[in-house]
Amino acid sequence: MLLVDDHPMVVEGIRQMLLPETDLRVVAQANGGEQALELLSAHPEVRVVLLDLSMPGMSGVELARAIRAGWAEVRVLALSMFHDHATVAEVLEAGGAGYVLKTASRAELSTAIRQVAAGRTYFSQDVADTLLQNLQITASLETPGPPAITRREREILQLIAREHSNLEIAEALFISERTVETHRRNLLTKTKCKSAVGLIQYAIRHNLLA
Amino acid sequence: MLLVDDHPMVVEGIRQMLLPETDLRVVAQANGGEQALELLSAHPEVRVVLLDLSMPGMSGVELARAIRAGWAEVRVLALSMFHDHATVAEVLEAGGAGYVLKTASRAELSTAIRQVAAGRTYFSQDVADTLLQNLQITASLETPGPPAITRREREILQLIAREHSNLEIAEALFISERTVETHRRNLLTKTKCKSAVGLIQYAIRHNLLA
DNA sequence: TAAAAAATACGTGCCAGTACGTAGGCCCGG
DNA sequence: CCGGGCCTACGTACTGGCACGTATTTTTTA
Repeated sequence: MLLVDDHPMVVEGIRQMLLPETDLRVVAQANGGEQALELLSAHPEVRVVLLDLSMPGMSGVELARAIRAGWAEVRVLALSMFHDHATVAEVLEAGGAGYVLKTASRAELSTAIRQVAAGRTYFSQDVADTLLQNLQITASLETPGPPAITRREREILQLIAREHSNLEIAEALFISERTVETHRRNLLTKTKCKSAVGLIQYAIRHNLLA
Repeated sequence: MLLVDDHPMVVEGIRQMLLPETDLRVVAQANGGEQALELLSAHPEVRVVLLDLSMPGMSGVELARAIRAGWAEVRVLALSMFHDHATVAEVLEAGGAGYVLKTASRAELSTAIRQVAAGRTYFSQDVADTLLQNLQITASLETPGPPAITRREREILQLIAREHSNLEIAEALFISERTVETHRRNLLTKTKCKSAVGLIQYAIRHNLLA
């Protein structure tokens, strides 16, 4: 397997934790996305990539996508400190086969790797809970309708976050101020927020700000 | 020294990285603040505590304060993924003797520990940069005045973030709506924001929301 | 204890944001 | 071809936030 993390301490820790597991061999380790791809080319025998999500430069999710695109048979196991909806969903979309929190013990980590290597999936308990919540949300929304933020709405949201007034936003996007107001109202309705204050937090929680 | 981190992988990694450094002995390791304090009582020979800032339950900063209060001779070396102004400043106020990023190499880590153990301080390059920026800000503000957010202002900010109106905030804090407006105005001035929208982002960037 | 900072409070006035209603043009999929 | 989602757009009305000025009391700090 290939180990990708920009923290030497974590890399060393995982290496050490896996030493007793003689069937799991750490073939190589990388400190960034680009290096990981190079190593993947040089080591065709790699079957599992254990990668940290938060890395400078190419993010873990981007790397996951790149791996999926170029090495379809390689299984990606995500490693992260967080388990928020947006991130977990991104990893799944990127084709991740599993998601382990950094609080995982040696036992959990090795189990996860074996599961993933065997073609199955693995998710830490908290991550699984997040997934279930997502499913419930998705399910409960089958009846009324999924409040998905559209492209245009996201644009407006980003400009709101930069403290622009409706008029400024209108001029920036070459549309009428009335239109901006409408988008704004729709955003408030969809997010169930009372004002722009809540909107900003929604945007941040869902990673909608570039 | 005592090692405090809720991530087994990191603990194991640091242990392993320090093994070759025969003069640095890891006496014990804890997964949370409470456990760390117990271990500190049981191991009076501990001179340095290397602690992660992000832990469930008692935060790293709280633990640092507790250590400073009860074991004045023990030196605290903070370990963190981030180096934002607010966090670094908090650690310093809490009496931290150093601040190392998790991206640190084995060499940097051992240097940091030796420095701190010897009564000196150590800060990773990026952290030092942050500190310098802070100093420059502080220095440049000696003329006009340092815009520090007060306790009361922080309370109001948190309620604003929860989408409460001025009137609601006033009722919640048993003060006049006018007073809330004044605090709000002062916050806008201090943060150089145009509206509550910017305020929220300021609050999030500076970790002012519980 | 005196000076400085923080918290409290009021008034006046403007405008941006919000609520609510309505509607036409566009494009996609059934 | 038509329904539905999206983007576009207008009008009316209300109100909460914000600007600007001023001032007293309490707490902290020097």
